Amino acid sequence: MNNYSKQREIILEVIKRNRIHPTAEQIYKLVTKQEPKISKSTIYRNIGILLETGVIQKIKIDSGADRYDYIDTPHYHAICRKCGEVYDFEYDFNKKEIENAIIKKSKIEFQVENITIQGICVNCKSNQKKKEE
Amino acid sequence: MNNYSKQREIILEVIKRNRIHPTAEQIYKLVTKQEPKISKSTIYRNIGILLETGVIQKIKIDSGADRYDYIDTPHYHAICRKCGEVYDFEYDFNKKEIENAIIKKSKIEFQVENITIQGICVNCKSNQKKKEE
DNA sequence: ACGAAAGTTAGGAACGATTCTTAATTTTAA
DNA sequence: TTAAAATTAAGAATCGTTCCTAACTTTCGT
Repeated sequence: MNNYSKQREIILEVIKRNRIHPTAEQIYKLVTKQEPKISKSTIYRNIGILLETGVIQKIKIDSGADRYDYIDTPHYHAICRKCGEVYDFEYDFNKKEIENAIIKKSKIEFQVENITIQGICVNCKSNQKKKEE
Repeated sequence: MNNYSKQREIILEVIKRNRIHPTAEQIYKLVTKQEPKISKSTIYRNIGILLETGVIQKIKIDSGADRYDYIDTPHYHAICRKCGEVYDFEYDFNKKEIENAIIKKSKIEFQVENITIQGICVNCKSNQKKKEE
């Protein structure tokens, strides 16, 4: 399993070099510049392999296509529920404490791997206010 | 805008009374028991209105349909990336500190509204180990 | 270096979840 | 009571993603 493939290498390079939390569609368009005949199923299949091997991660947006991000230095994501923009940040969450809180409430042992913030960015918040006026 | 509708009332009641983080499909089936002729588009449209008015919230799962939850006493969700199960928990996150961390890294003012944990529950973790053996 | 086995590809069909369209019905407010 | 606004059921359409297939590549044992 997991033979070498030029396509997978290019896909990973594109994800590494475009830290814009791209969708599969955006990755497809970027990869196409180097590999014009690549098919979308190849994009999706390789994204799947990169996810499984823990090289990249998936980011779920309230509406619209999933985003992907290369996993390098540890960081978290804050996602605007209005515009879907993904903002990086670093923070020292106490995962052990959170795991204990989950046990306490839900009586299940749960291993915290990632934490995502949902909210609204200042751009969308000021637009919202204008609309209400 | 937002006239009274019996259908919307039933949909909200179903979400309030079935705290299983149901999908739209599950809500549809539950509502059907009381209102057999309701259509799926009515489910989706009213879910949208209940989301906009902040009465319920959407929970995004790694794979599979979105889940919904009534917003009552403040709590957070831990989602298993394998089975998609949603576990409730209570914790005192320091939202102000997180907001400052976002400003520091991404130079944008961001209002934290919700926090979601991704990880793996003990059931799926032990299955995973078995598979590797 | 050769051939078989395993893995990967492009292309497009199929799928599941959600949104959109429409004509009829219900609710609201004057 | 009636006109305007909101909502509905039903199903078509769309979007993002997964699946299928036959051809091509890579790997590995010899």
